[in-house]
Amino acid sequence: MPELPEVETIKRDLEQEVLNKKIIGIKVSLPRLIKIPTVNQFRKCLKEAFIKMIKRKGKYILCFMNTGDCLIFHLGMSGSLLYQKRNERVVARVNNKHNHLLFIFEDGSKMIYNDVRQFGKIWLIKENYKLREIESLGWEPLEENFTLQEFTRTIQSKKGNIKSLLMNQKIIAGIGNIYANEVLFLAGIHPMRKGNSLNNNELWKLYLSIKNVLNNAVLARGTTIADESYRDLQGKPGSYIEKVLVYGKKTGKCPVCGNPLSVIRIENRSTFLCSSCQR
DNA sequence: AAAGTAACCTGCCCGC
DNA sequence: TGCGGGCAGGTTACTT
Repeated sequence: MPELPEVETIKRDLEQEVLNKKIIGIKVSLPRLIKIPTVNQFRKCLKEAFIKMIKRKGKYILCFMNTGDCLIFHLGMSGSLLYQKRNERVVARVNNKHNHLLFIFEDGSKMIYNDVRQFGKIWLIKENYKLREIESLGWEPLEENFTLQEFTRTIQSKKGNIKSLLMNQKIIAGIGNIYANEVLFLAGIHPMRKGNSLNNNELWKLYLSIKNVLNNAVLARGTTIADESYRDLQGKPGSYIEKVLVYGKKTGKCPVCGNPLSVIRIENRSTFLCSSCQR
């Protein structure tokens, strides 16, 4: 799915387009996506409301409404939020058949939730309600309170393999399969290393790699790995794919030493690495 | 208690 | 050309 950089890009774009626009119409065509409350309640509570502030937590987008409610999106594996002005069509290769939720604003513009695989989730809760999925999230890797000291302490106390730890949203929020692969390659660390086996120097390299990869991916507006994958709010692809060093390169060569890359499976996810550079 | 597996979905790609 | 298997950015629930 959209990992942290993709979700952050969508969040920033939304802030430019939908803040303070009154919702005058709501169409729900896949009720199953809405986890809380019922579809009828959802529509009733959002009608005539507007978004006054947007935040991102991990891979979640939180829209704080003027009504005191909070509208939350998780884009799952293939979800997109798309925006179109009145009489404007979403360009891009996005199949309308997977449009599941539509908001129409007062000025005639629209926000569409599109999701091929339907793994996304949407909630509408009171803004002070503690949603378990949000409450259990770990460190925000781009925030200042995520320090090398905290990172070191957290990882050195864990026995699991480092790739699973990086992807565990309860430990660090926002890293998925693409960026976990990239971060570990950049840090020169083998994905199967145990958390508690990493020394201070390795954790320092890993910490810098997390910040580096995520910040650069945000600057590139995310990673689009195929025509039908991630799109921003305007339906455009992200360009970090040009910077990707190992993810998806089944037959590729290591950009550092030139040896063939390996693919292994960790927690049933493809894991790309250079077995001579990553130890 | 940690680690593996199935489940939720649709679509693409590859081999036969 | 068609069919089956495997795989895809994620997360949770249920097994071992």
